[in-house]
Amino acid sequence: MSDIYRALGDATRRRIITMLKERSMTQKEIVEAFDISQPAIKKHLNVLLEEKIISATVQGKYRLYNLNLDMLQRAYNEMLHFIGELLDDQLASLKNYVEKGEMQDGES
Amino acid sequence: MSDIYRALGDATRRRIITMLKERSMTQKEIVEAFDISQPAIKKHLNVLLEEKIISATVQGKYRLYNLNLDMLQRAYNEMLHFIGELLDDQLASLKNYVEKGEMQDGES
DNA sequence: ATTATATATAACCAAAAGGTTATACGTTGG
DNA sequence: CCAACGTATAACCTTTTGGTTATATATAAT
Repeated sequence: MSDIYRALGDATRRRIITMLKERSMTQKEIVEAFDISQPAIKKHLNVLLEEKIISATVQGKYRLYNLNLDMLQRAYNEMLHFIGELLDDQLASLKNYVEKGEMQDGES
Repeated sequence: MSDIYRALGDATRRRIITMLKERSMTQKEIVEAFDISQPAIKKHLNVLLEEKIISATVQGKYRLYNLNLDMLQRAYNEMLHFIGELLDDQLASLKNYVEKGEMQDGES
C-alpha cells in the first residue's frame, strides 16, 4: 500500500501541493518559492512522484509539475475514511457535544 | 495548530487509535496488544496526547486512555476543507466521482 | 562549439523517529 | 512496611528524514 501519510506528513510537501493546486509549475519556480535548496525540493518532489500525487511533463530543459488530482483525492479519502470510521461509531453522542462546543472531560 | 498528519503518520499510532475506537483501554492493555516495549508504546501515546487525539484519566495506578472524538472531528473537517478547496479551484467533475465513489478515467 | 540554464545525483551531515534496556516513581494489597 | 504492579523516564542505539554542497547531465541560446 502506498503510504499517503508519509507524503502528506511534511509541511513543505503540503505547501507544494497547495501551490500546484493553483497552477502547474516548473521545478525552478517551485524552488524559488522556498528558502531551501534545489536538491532538497527535488527530494520532496520525488516523494510526491513516488506516491503519484504529482506528475511531471518534460518540456525541453524544464520539468512541469502538476497535481494528480485523483490520487490526491484518494489519499485524502483514505484518511477521511479512517477518521470517519472512528467517528461513525459514536457520532450521535459526539454530534451533541460538538454542536455545543464543549468537552466532556479534562485535558492534560 | 495540531499536526494531525504527524499523529496519523505512524502505523502503530493508527492501530492504537483503531483500538481505542472500540473502547477505552489502560496503557497496560495497549502494551499487551503489541510486540513492542512499554516505553515505546508510551512514546506513541505521548504523541497522541500532544496532538490531543487521545486523553488519559488517572484511575489509581492505571491510566485509562480514550479517543478525543472532537479532535478527530476537527481533523476530518480540516481535511475536507483542504480537498474542497482543491475541487472548487479546478475540477467540478471530480466532485462527482467523489460523491459517487467512482473514478471517471483510468488509473495506473 | 561554448556557455548558460534547468535538472539530476552523489556524498555527506544533523536531527528526529522509533525502538531498546534499565531504573525510578506511585499506588495497592498482603 | 514491603512487595508487586502499572506507569514514567533516562540513556542509549539505529535508521530515516530533511537538509547541505559539489558536481554531472541535458537542453538552449549565442
